[in-house]
Amino acid sequence: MPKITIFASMLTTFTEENYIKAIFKLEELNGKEAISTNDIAISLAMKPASVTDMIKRLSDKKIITYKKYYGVLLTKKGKEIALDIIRKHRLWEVFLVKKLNFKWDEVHDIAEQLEHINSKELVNKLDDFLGNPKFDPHGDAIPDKEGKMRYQQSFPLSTITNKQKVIFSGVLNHETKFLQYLTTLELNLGSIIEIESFNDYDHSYKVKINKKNQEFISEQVASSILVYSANVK
Amino acid sequence: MPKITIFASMLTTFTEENYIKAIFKLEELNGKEAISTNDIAISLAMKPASVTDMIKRLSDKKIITYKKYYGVLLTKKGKEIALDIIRKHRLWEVFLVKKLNFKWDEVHDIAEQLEHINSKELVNKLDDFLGNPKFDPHGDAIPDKEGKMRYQQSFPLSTITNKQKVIFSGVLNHETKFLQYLTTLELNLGSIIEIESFNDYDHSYKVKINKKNQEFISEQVASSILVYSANVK
DNA sequence: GTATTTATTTAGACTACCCTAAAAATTTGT
DNA sequence: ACAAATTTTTAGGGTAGTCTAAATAAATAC
Repeated sequence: MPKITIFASMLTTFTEENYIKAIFKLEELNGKEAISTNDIAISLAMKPASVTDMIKRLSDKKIITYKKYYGVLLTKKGKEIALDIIRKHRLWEVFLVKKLNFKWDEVHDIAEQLEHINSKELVNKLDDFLGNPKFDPHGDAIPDKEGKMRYQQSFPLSTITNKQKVIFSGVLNHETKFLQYLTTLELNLGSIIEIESFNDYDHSYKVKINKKNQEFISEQVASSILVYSANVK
Repeated sequence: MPKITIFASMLTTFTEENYIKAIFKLEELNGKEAISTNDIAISLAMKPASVTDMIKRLSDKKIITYKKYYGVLLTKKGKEIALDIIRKHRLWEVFLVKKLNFKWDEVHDIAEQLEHINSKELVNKLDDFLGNPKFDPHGDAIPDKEGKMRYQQSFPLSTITNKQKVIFSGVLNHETKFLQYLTTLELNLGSIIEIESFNDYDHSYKVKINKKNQEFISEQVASSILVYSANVK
């Protein structure tokens, strides 16, 4: 009797989902170009040979398009899966911070597990329970049921060099250490950053945060902080 | 360079946890006797040969004691793991029903996934968030951090044959169909069941539920309904 | 108490996922 | 444009977890 593999082939495993997410994030960074085997290997801390293996499986499942020695891109189906995982990840982060009182630097690893829980109703009910939030605790947009995200016209603080007032709206680095450092600066999503001076030599900033404390921000930190102009809204 | 396997051997995989849970539940039913390979195979819908395989791994990890051609029993460590999984399962069920408005017959499969999420912090914060509940939506006791459960002196409705007032406190059958049937009877945890008459021929009951609706309960159903006396408290 | 039936284990094989080493293709340097 | 360096793929192998078929142990029947 032949085994039925139709259903199994439609589901994505834990591991496959991690690949899909990694490819999605690399596509977001790289613009439109195909993603290389090596980049995927680096971002998942895996060997290129293993990546080639998985790439073939994902390609068979029509989740990515794959051209040998060139690279991969997510198909429509692949992007849908990626956005669904990201939606779950970010909703769970909101839950952990808003309802369970986790700090914003503690939630990533737990959300990494929760994002693989499979239940459409669960996600949608969680979304409603949280009041359909549009951004997660790190300022990243949360895709809705249809995978649509509200993009903020944010940019790294490091792209500004003139005196102005901006709002802190997200981070480009999710490492615990970095997030904890921001916490010591009393920098929270929505915090006001007033640029008082820009140092042309080392590209550092002197700023006032929340109209209270004066702080020093290095170029390294400024490049991982997303802001939008306080005037445009 | 030799691989370090100490850490890996201490963690339990998703699959191992399902075996541990199955063995725990069989031990609860069977009293003190060892659990047979076949019973495990049946309860997990797996082949006995596969069970033997896994049994050896769990035995190597000191999670169970295993005697060939005899059977297995959980060690202290194994029981701790089992109670931790059950704690997580039942807490998540409370969350799904109380916070996300799932019905009590919809939560089992989702909790089956959530129970494998690994984070002591998460479970304990969830426990606090829910107000440290002692029973899940099906009336099953929730183990605390130390694995202690508050056992109710409940018994199946089918063990009573005389007129008396009892409180509905749990079920022995978790099938969706069965739970939905109870819902149509307006039977919820804590509901009052007044036994008005017992039919000696087919062992069925005529009862009044919540002082309102008169219903008929078959022996089959009565044997899966747990109650305790309304007088003792 | 031996024969038959049933339960359990062993043996061998398959898939998913990972690895290393070597081969092949592509890109880079001059 | 061609040699060198880099990237990618292929080949072959390992572990976890599953299976079927055959062998062995235990339980049951008579």
